[in-house]
Amino acid sequence: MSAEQRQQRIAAYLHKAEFASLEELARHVGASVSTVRRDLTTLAATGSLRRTHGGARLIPAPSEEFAFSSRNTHQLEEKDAIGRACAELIQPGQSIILDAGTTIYHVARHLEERVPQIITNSLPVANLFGATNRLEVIVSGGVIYPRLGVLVGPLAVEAFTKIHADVAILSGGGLTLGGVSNSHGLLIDIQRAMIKAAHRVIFCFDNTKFGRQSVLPLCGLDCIDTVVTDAKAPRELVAQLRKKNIEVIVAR
Amino acid sequence: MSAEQRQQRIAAYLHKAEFASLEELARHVGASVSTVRRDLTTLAATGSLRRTHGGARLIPAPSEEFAFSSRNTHQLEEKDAIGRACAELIQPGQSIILDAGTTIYHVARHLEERVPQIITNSLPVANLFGATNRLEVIVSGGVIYPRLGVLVGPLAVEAFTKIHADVAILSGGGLTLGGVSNSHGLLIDIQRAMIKAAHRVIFCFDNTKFGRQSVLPLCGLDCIDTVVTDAKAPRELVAQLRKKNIEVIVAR
DNA sequence: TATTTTCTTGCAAAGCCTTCCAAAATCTTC
DNA sequence: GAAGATTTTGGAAGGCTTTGCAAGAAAATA
Repeated sequence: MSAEQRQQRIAAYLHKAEFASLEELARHVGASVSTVRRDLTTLAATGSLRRTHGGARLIPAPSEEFAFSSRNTHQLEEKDAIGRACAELIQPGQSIILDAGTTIYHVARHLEERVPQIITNSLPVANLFGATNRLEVIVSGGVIYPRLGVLVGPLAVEAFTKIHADVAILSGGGLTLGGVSNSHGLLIDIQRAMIKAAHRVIFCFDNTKFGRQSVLPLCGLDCIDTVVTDAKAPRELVAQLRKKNIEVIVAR
Repeated sequence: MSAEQRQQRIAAYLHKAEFASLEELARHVGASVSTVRRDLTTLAATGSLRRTHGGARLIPAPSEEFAFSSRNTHQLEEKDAIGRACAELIQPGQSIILDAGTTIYHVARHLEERVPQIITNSLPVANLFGATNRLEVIVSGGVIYPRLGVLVGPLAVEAFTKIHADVAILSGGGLTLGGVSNSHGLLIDIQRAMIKAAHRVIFCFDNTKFGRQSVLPLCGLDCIDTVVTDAKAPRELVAQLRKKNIEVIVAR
């Protein structure tokens, strides 16, 4: 049997079985485990299935959710740790502005029972809290920025210029000693309004954002009160931030 | 069995059981309690369930968060028929204001490929379109009214007073010859703003709303251009509406 | 506070993955 | 058709991940 033929049979088998172990597949196509392993690597590279430990899995049907929501995101452990650490900074009873983005989504998940009121332009965050009535969620208006479920545009900016909150929790595309940068002008307008609206500004960055510079500048370091990051953040940059009087929390 | 497979089975089990203890899960997937514990931690980090002491609890899936979404609703056949009929009234290219509520959600589902732009205060509707970028969705701001996922309050009213659209599609709690009524003042404020903002006003009522009167009056019959209903609507009332120069579409 | 249950942490065993190598199969070239 | 080069295959060694267990810490219960 040719290689292609074998890979096709593997794909077909998985299509019925959802999961399959290496041995299972090896038996099914009559080849060694090593060969199946190689086949799976190629198949995974072309995107027709996903490798797992000990086997392979069918690609999950394209869900209609937003690009992240929860699973399916890089640096998951780190972001979850950042989320927890950031939530612990919040005093009970404070009102919070929450930015959009995957990192902040993880903050939101740890925030539920601490605060009475949050203000956000992120649909995933709104959905997270919308069904419960434990806390009040104010959603800024705006146009949905498709894949991410962020509300952008003048309506969104306006909403934040009218509001005041104790804390704003944001993230960005990159952090250097020159300040914070982000990828899209639409987002930046809103984030600037958020910063102005809040008494205390907390930025969350996973380690991959350190030292990186994104397309457009958002604000200087002087706008930031606190940075929350994970244990893999470069020590030197952390030290330099502290020297500039920024509180840096390293989540672990 | 691979780790992912096991985690999926845990998630599936919880989907039926709401709660489950560690031992229960361990027995069900044939792994040790330690392993299940670790699995639960990962699953909780992705947000698919919530850890509790001694077990885990289900988190409602995003599509089912709000009280209705699509299934789990009375008069499903009728509402779907109304939704399709109402969507057919829309000319390609028109901009649409969509009210919240289960009936209108069904309209939205049939609207996707007809219009370039919709404006809504319903989170379920926003979620429905938010992940695609086929059409522009403008979300009014506001406070989330918990169970239904409607955005209410001054921010929402204001958003609709600034906007203009070709068509507004609304529903209400009751329809009599005296006009339309609804259950909540917060909703009524917004609906009035929607009516003012649109050139043409379409109301969708399933048959149970005919002849009923809800708590608060919303508007008179003179505000309505078109009513869409289902085949079980009382003929007499339909006839009387037509006599008053209202276009009545009966979906079947 | 005392007691039980559950959680965390560390560790050793088992299983899986990567890497490398030699044999087999296939393709080139003459 | 034959010799050599190339690719594919199956297997083995070593490293990494996962798993189950046990002991101490923390939390819930009474």
